[in-house]
Amino acid sequence: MTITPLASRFVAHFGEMGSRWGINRTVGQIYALLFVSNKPLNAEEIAEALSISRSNVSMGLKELQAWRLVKLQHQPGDRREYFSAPDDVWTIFSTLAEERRKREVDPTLTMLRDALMERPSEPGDKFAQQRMKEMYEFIELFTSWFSDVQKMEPKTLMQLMKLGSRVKKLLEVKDKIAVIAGSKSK
Amino acid sequence: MTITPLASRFVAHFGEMGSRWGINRTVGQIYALLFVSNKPLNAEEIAEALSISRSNVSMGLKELQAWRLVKLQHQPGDRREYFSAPDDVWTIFSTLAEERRKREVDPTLTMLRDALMERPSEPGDKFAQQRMKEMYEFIELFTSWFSDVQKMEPKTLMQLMKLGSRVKKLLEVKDKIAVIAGSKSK
DNA sequence: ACCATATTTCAGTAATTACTGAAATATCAA
DNA sequence: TTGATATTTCAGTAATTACTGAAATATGGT
Repeated sequence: MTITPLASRFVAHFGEMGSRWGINRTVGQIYALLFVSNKPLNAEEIAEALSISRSNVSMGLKELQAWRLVKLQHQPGDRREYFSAPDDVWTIFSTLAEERRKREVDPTLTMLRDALMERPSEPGDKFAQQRMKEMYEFIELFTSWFSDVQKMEPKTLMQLMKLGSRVKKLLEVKDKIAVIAGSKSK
Repeated sequence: MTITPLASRFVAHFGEMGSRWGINRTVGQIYALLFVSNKPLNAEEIAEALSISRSNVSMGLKELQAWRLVKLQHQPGDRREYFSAPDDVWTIFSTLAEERRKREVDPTLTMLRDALMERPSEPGDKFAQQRMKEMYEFIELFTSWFSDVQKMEPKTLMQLMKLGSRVKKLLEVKDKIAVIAGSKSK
């Protein structure tokens, strides 16, 4: 298994980027390789393409599986495991976001909730709790919005993203309609 | 400068989180400390509160300044530099996103653009380029949407986030109006 | 059950990143 | 300009994280 210069640049770039995001370099490289590969690859092929040890690939793939970022499949008459990245970029992004939420955002919310439950005994704590509350509410709003977005069909989502800040107009129209209809919505 | 048990837990948590995001632990801690502090702090106070060396604080603050995440100010009659975190959580998030875009997303887009310009010489390259194109378009759409969102007033933004996936209804209404008005918008 | 081969684990080592203390530099006030 | 104090730099070291090769384990076909 060899790698073209074009793919090589892509792979190297994502190796670098990975390390900036707390993902180890080889994991980033493995994923990038799978992403641009036109067919599923087995561990041996990955190791050769990236010039890393077989065991390193094993660990990297384990990590990617834990993140639900790779699909594992089998080829008929071959007992080796073949891996590929999902076809859809939005799926990839969405999975990544969901996993990070589980691993980082949820524990943060728990920590904040616990901290907010406590009676502010020492002087500065009242202020600190106020700040934590702001952060808590922001994260809450943001994550529940994102989970809503995740449920939307990609088509609706595209529409919304393309609308960009012109969505403001639409919200104004909505409010007018609400007023006319005598709705309590504000 | 001492730190209450409540603040201490918050600080420790963001130290941990930082390292998962490619931000070094002490930088995360410094920022967390400034975030919950009711007054600006100088480097010495930070070093004492976190039990780290003065030079480490200096490097951490430099890093945070490079990210535009801290405000530097002076107290009358005191030549030491005092630091604080912005008041508004949305501002913090927004700044962080913007910096990451500059440092990571923009270089990625450049790399992808360059790769897409090249003639696919080797076999797999055509497929690889197709994949890179998908990624390019996704990132483009997403970042330009985000920069639109950044321009919106927080109030409009809140409204939109609270609307969540019910925005779909609104988009449908919009399309109907467009049809009635004979607009070419789709 | 056995063998061939695929995969994982893990202890040791390599590489990277973080941190410190000391020295150098900068800054402000007298 | 000098001195007191604040800040930065940086070489050396500590701590952490990544990687390898060898051994252990798992798997599927005969």
